[in-house]
Amino acid sequence: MHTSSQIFQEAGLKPTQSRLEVTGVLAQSEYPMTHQDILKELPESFDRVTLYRVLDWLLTNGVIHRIAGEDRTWRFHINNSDLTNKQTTRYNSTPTTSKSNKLNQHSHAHFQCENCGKMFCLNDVHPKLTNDIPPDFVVDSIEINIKGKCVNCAKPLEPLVNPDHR
Amino acid sequence: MHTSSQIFQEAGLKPTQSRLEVTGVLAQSEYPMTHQDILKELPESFDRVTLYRVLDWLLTNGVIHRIAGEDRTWRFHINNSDLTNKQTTRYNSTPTTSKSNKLNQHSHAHFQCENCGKMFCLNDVHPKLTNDIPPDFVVDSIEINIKGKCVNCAKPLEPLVNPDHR
DNA sequence: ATATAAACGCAACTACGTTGCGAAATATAT
DNA sequence: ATATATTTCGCAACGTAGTTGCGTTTATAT
Repeated sequence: MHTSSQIFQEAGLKPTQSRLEVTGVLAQSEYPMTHQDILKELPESFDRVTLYRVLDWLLTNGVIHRIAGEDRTWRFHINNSDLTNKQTTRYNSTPTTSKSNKLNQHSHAHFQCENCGKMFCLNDVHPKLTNDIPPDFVVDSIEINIKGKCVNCAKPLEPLVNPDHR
Repeated sequence: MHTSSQIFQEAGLKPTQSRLEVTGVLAQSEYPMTHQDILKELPESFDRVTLYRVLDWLLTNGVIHRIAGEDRTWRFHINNSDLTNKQTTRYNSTPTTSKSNKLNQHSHAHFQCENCGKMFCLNDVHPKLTNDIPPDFVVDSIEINIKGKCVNCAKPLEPLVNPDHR
């Protein structure tokens, strides 16, 4: 087991205090978190703009991915892929400006509960590429968003309504 | 061929001036439009809040569907299904508060161009998943968002950059 | 014709995210 | 080690999409 710091170093990514803190928070959550969710887990003093920028940076470097929820806010989740053997960016290289990174090809499906608002990564559910997509359209990524009721809320009794994730 | 007004009447939906105007605009567009896009096609005097409310109403009554784009804004598109033989709501019935309506089961895929921002409905592309969604999760709808380059922008020369749809 | 309900128009407001810019921290060169 | 350049950080102000409250207008029911 490596620390976030070590993983960053080995991957050639500059680990700052902020980046490590945010990565730590995201690494511990099994479901995608909103900006707010994350901020709540960070020290009071953590600047919200810095968080936006760190998330941006983690995105472009393939450490995390984000999903658009039904409520028009992004949710962020750590990538389970190992960075070390794929990342080529160096400390002093200019990072790509594009937010689509090479690692983020792992496009699995996401599920958002219509009751409690929580989002889940369905790591095993992948889109099957159909050849129905019109030619001349170049596909970069396929996103699957499933809506319905999650394990907790599907139960007939005492649905879990969590206002934190609305 | 029916007019929007006739279709609404037959479906038991109250057609107001605003609703007909908005429906008219949406019916003429082959791609999903943002709130801004639509507003631009309406008379100057048309109130933006009214537009939001009309869109809401069209949604709950299954006349249109909406898709979340990469830019956190909704895009609206008319449903190709015929309303007349499916809609049961009456003038004086209380409409369902939920925005998931019965007609909107037609979940086809959507494609958003990363270059010009335009969104396309791929009516023939339907969700296909590699694996089964975990039991205990109740699925209401599956949304597929494909990102890449559209017909126009995939061409090597003179990519079509339309700032209106960014 | 009068009462009731739905739709509309306007202003103010909320939430998420972005931009600009100076200060602090970190890296690079001499 | 010191000076210079680059990156990151923190704060304030801004932008945009969408919402809420409320009074007015329009449509429907008796």
